[in-house]
Formats: sequence, structure tokens, C-alpha cells
Amino acid sequence: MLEGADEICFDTETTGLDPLTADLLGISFCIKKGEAYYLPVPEKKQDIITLLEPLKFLFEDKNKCFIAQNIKYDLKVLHKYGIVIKAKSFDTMIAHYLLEPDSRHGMDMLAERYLNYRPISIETLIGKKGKNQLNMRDIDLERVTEYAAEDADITFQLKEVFEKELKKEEFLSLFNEIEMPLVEVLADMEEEGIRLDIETLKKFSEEIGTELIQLEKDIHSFAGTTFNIDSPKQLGQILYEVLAITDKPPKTKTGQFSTNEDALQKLKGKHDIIEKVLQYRSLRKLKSTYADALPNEVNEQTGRIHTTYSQTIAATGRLSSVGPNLQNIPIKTKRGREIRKAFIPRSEDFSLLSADYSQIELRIIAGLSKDEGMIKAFKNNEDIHTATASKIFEVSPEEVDREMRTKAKSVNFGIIYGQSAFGLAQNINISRSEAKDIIDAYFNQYPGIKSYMSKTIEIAKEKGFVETIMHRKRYLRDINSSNGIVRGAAERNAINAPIQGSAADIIKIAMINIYHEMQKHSYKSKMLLQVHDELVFDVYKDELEEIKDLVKNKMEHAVEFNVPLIVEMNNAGNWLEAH
DNA sequence: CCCCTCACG
DNA sequence: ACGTACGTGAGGGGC
Repeated sequence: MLEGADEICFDTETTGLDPLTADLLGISFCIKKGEAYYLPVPEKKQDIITLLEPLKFLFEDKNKCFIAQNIKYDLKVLHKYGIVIKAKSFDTMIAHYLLEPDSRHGMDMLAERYLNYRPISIETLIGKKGKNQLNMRDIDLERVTEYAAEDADITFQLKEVFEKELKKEEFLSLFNEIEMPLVEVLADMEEEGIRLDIETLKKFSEEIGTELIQLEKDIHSFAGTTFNIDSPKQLGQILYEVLAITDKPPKTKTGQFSTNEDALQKLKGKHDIIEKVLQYRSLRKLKSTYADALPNEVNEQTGRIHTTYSQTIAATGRLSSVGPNLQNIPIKTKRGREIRKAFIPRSEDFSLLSADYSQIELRIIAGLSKDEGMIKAFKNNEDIHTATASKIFEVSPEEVDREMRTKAKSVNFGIIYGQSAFGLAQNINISRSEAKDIIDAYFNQYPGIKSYMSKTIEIAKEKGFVETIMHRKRYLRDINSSNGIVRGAAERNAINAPIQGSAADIIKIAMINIYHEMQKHSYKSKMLLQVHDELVFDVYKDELEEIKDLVKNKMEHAVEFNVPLIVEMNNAGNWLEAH
């Protein structure tokens, strides 16, 4: 029956949420509204493979299209049983993400909203989250069938709605040429995983642990009492009530005492306890979030860490990473960098290669705005922050000192965020009037940027959305709000979204092209990680030169652009040295 | 389950 | 006079 269908909706039922460890229980199919079937599979892996054998050619048929909600999950499950999907695919979750990037995209919500139908919830079937939650394996076949078949049917109906909408909003190219091809790339990266040197982290954790104990003693003795330093509430009471180190304690937006880094930095001179708390905080973070947590994420079978990328969370088009998040591994501080050292190649024969775009977001705003001065700086391969400092402080590039460059760097970043004088002043701790002078000088020197920004906001007000170079849209419902604060936030989004989003478009295209080229040559080297403007590869040493050429080339020429895109790369025995 | 804090781009 | 930088995920506290 499935042979005759061009478009097949399906959904896999498994024993868990992690496709690497979950077992397949069955697959539901739907090729016609209101009619769906569930195929339960045997228990033993080999028996499943035998049973699915006749289905393989369907999944490999390039003339078919397979439709699912969050298809990357199903792809990874089926891959464990030898099935590789070569057919086209349509993910209803990703489709909705393009249509409404700021919303959530869960199937129950989509069914209610677009089909006016409330599906059987997973909770009805296996119970609420917690240790009493049942396993899908323990549920009667009849009930699983009903649940699974319903999901396939809903997915089929959602596809009909979203396909029309994608066409109407001119999303077909972004969807079919970028987002859907990327699914397979991400699935492969996730399956591959990255090796972690647990011993290094263990040693580091113990070392920090000793220091933390000493810092804790010091802090308690300054306070004259023991308390939980990890509790912002208790720490606030100690600092602002017991020690009363300032007469105007900083507050959070909910009225609590504020003890964050920013607040503490400003109180540094007031009491010796502050310095200790700051040290304690940063080491505590490294220990609990990274040194202690990462080893628990290593998969027992593969010995590697397998993150999951989400293509439907960040409203700008960026990816996000969970379980664990490998997009926020420390790099800025000396101690933090020790964590990066623990990310290593799979074996002696491999080397980690890191390739990152240099200043991609500033290059994008230069290109989009066509500002001649900024484009020229990039074409001459100048240090953009020094060039900016030279312009706004009216000195020669040689005369730019560190302070001037730091300030220029902050303005450059502020521009990307749609900055205000207030925001800039707060960020680099200067007066508001000095911030205003700097911004005025900036817009004088880069007039194209200024007019681009006003034009972008104008377009947003008119159309209700802004878009990236690949026509990814972000809708800004508050752009015409009468509330100045709300409108201001929407205006900053109008500036930021096309920049951050176009950078996301570019690296996604590069990833797809690199992946296909690597497949074509059947390299042993593998793409492992994406960190917004950086790609990390596990490179087989014999292939190093070829892969470097390939990666640099595909990244720098992912799109045609009026500003050169430059990629810097390095390889080494760990992620820190490679970066 | 929300809040605060802090790690990254 | 107001209150702001853009986008994320995770750990710990506390209700």
C-alpha cells in the first residue's frame, strides 16, 4: 500500500526520549487523512532489522517524501536499525518554526490550533513525569496503536496546512534547500559525538574543590557566620544587611537584593569579601556545570558526548544545543579554558579542527548597509575594532590604544544589538553623555550604518516583519506599539534579527555543502560541532590538508556577498589549542 | 516551577 | 521620568 504513495507520514514509538539508547517499538503510517496504521516490531534488534528490510527501499526512494513531526528523532532511531532515509523529507515542526519563529511548535499545540483537535496526550498513556511514569513498552498494543496512528494522521493534516502557508510566505527555498537538508547533517553530528577526557576533568574538579573550601572559609569568616554562598538570598542578606557594605543595595527587577557579577564589581572596593565571592562564584560554576556534569553525559556505548541540536528554538534562525549544551563551553577565562582541553579527538590518528568566521556579524551589517567605510576596512582586511577606534576618536590606527579599541569594540557590538546610549554607557561603565558622543561619532563615520538602521525599522513598521538574506522572517508584532519600552525592544529586534539570522543562514549552508562534499569523498573525518560562527571537526590526520581546504572554501563561499567572508582555522590535540 | 546567576556566540 | 543592549541552556535555591 505504501509503495503507491508519494508522500508518507510516519511516527516512531520507542522506549525513551534519547534515540541513541531508546528501543524501537513500532512505526505508524498515514497516507490519507483520517486513516492510519501502526506496525509493531519484535523485541530483538536483529528481528526488527529483518522485519523492516522490505521497508528500506521505500525510505531510500528519492521520489518519495517522508513527513514527520521532529523528523530528526525518527531518523536517528531508524538509523540504528540500518535504515537511511534518502527520500525527501518534510518536518511539520520546522515548517511551523519558519511560519512563526517566536512560538512553540509542539504537536499537541499545533493540532489544537490548526486542526481544532485535542490529541491523546503522552501523559494519558504513560502517566506524569517522574519515577512512576510507565514505559511505552508496558502499554497495551491497542492503546499504543490508537495513540501512534493518531499522531501520524495529525502530522499528515498539519503538513497540508503548512505546505500551503510556506508557499504563500515564499519559504519553500529556505525550507527545502536549507532547513530540511540540514536535518540529516545535524543527525549525523549528534550520532558521531565528541570524545571527552574524563581524567583531566576529574583532576581539575578536585583542584577547584580544594580552592572552593578555602574560599568558603574566608567568606564565612568575613561574614562572621556560616551561610549558603550559593543562595543569592542569603548572600544578599550578608552583604547588604549584616555587613551593610553599601547604603543603597542594588536590587533585581523583582525587588530582591542583586548579587550578580555586575553589581559585585561595582562594590569591589567596599569590602574584601567581594573579591572572594567573585572568585567563589566563577569556580563554583566551572565545577558544577562543567567539570562535574560533563562526565555524566558521556554515552556508555560510544564513550562520547552526544548533544542534541534544536532547529526550532532560537527565533533568529540560530541552532541551540541541549543535553549537554556544547555551545557554551568556557573559553574567556584562564581557569575556564581548562574545560575545553578535555574535548579531544577520537583517537591518536585524529586531530580536532576548529574553523570560525571572523567578525561575521559585522561583515553582514557592513554588507547589508553597503556602508563604504566599513566595507573598505573589511576589504583591506583591517582589524575592524582598531579601524573603528581610529575613526571615532580621530587618530591614526597606530595611535589607537587598548582603551580606545575596547570602547570601539563595544560600540561595534552595540550596533548589532540596536544599542542605545544608555546600554552602551552601562556596558562599559562610562557616562551617558560620553556614550552619546561616541555613538554620534560612530554614525558620522559610518553614515551607511545609520541610514540602514532607520530604513530597517521603517520597513519593519510598514510590513510587520524583517528578513534575512535567505528570506527567513521575524515578525515584530510590537513594532508599532504605543508603549515606548515595548516598541524599543521590537526595534532592537528589527536591527538584530537580520544580522544574527543571516549569519545563521550562511553557516547552515556551509554545513550542508561541507557535509555533502565529505560524503562524496567518503572521508573518515567528521563534522562534530557548531557554535554559531564556528564548526569543529574530527579530522583523520592523513586527510588534514584536504579537509582544511574544503572547509575553508565552503565556509567562505557559502553565499555570494559584497563583503569578503574570512575563516580562520587551527587543528590540535584538544578543542582549546585548536580554537 | 520560577528566580537568579552565569557560561557561550 | 521611564528602563534597555541580541540570542541561548544549566545549576542551584526556595517556595
